Amino acid sequence: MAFFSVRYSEALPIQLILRESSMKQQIVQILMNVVQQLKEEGILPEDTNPRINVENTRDKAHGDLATNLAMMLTKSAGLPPRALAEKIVALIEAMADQKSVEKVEIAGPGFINFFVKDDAKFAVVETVFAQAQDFGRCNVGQGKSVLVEFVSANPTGPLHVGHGRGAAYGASVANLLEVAGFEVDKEYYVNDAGRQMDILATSVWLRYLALCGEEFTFPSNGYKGEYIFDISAELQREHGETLRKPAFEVFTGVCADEGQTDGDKEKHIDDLIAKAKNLLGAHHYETVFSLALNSILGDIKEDLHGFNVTFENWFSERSLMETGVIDAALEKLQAADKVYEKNGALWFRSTEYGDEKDRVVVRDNGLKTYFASDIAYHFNKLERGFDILIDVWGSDHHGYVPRVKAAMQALETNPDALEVLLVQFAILYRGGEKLAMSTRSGQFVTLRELREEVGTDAARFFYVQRKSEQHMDFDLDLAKSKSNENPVYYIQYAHARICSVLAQASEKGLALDKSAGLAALDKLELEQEAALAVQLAKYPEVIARAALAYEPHQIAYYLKDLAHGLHSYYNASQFIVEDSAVRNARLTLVLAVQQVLQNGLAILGVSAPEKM
RNA sequence: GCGCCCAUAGCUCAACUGGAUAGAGCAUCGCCCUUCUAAGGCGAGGGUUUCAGGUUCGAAUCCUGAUGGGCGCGCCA
Repeated sequence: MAFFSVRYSEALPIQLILRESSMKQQIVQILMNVVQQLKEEGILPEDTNPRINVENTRDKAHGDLATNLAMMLTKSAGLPPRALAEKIVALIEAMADQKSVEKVEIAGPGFINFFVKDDAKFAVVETVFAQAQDFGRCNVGQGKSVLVEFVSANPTGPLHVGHGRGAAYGASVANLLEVAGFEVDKEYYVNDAGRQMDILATSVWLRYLALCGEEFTFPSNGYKGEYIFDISAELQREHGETLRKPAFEVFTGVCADEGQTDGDKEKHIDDLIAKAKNLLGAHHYETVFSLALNSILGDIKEDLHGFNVTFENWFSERSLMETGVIDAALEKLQAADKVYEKNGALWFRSTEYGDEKDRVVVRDNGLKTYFASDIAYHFNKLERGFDILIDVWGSDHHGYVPRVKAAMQALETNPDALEVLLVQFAILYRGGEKLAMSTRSGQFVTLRELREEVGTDAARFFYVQRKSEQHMDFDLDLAKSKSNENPVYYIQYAHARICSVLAQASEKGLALDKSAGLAALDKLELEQEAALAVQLAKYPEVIARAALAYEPHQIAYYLKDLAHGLHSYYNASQFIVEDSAVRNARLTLVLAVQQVLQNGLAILGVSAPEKM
């Protein structure tokens, strides 16, 4: 389907964006020269232009890096893979400058394996220090501006755990893109217009009336959560009884509620909204409305702040209406003949762009639909000059993607500028039991409860350790367990351990001398040390790959691996030893690990504690 | 009914986007604390990658079909 088009990222081969100093980049360079020579020798046709693929080996027996080049070119060269591989290796060995390669081997079906010299492996330690918190940054983003819109929950109640995953994911993706060289803005779209908000305002007002002493039955379709009472109480504190109206007056002429004769809960609440507006008058209604909105929005902001999630912009849907952006967008569609009237409503011809059916933008009662706002909103985003738009949505909205892209096309903007990232809902478990969640009844676990129960660090980490489109089981008991079962602490513990070791070295008067350590890196001979260095060198590549795929979970896995490397090293050898060269070298290596742990955890919004 | 997403060890999930013997954690079993934090380490067992075909040097990954699960198909937001 055209809508799920090629990702922006796929155009960029990963090797080309890595730092030139990386070992992998050096090998790529060598292989590019080899291909050139093979062409000159007539072994390869002039027009072959292979994507050079150098990967990290999984098995130490296969060296450090490997390429499948010989197998890929076997057809165009007309040679069996291993025969071609031998030619390639011969060319490599004839080359002058590869001091960092220990040896090259052909293995298996035709892989060419590179063994890297130790000093080349440990060179990364110096790079880590030189770049410090910037280690891992790359320029795959090329300074392109991105607007990441996420959470955007309706301000009709507190955030629940379903929003939590979107918040954690969106924030991590934004951090990731920033590190990968994009100019990133984070935005929350506030649905502060529309019927749901009127229901909220009316619910607050009715609870307020009850507080004032009025007696009536609360509408079945009103918002019933506890927080409504709090807002009503605030309303009463600030305005006393000035907004009070007698209940009989409010309810006369209102359609019966569900459960009563001729009852209709939708009609009932709509009539009550009309009554509220009528009896209060525009000014007082606005007072109730904005108090409700600001109260909930304030709560959401505070909640997200505690979750380590911040936004540059809180974009108001109402502002779209007030500034005429929606009308302008609709007029533009009209001028292009992309809308038509039918049954008293205005329809957008989204089928022209592959959508299943045309969509209503203005209802027969004259009200614009949510979709109309969304068309205008996305148009506005592009008008603000962003190169790339990222929307993080709950996967239940996936059917909505084609129509938004259709609208972008109709407005003559590039639909591929929009990347919709879908997030599956998390299913919560406690004590092995699935927690039933129902927004309607107000029976849901809020994000705030989750934060209080498991803590921000664990919650942030748990949410992003899975691919976003994967269904996820969120085990509350596991997340809050401060034990070896919890992967968050495993990583944080590695960081704290390093801090502790460095502190103890200082206490013993053996504080790390970094330059001495860097000079003595050749003293590092343990396999755990080489493994750690290789792991450190992988970090920039992990960032680039994760950013281009919008997959922060790759960072989570990387950090688990790095932490494992550290713990393994810790158990295998003593860092604070007599020999000062060895000691400084080891502490230096470990300090570099500390830096990378910090950098990675920062992307995930998880703290790096010095003590645990 | 149509569309989208998903299916990998007993459980929860990875797999560098088509590469070598599919890897981690938990759970199970066996070791390692008078040594810088055992919230740790080392090792063992555990797999026809849901099933059936296809594409090629090579498939968990791509294509087709089947099965099972989630979601969507409003002049709601």
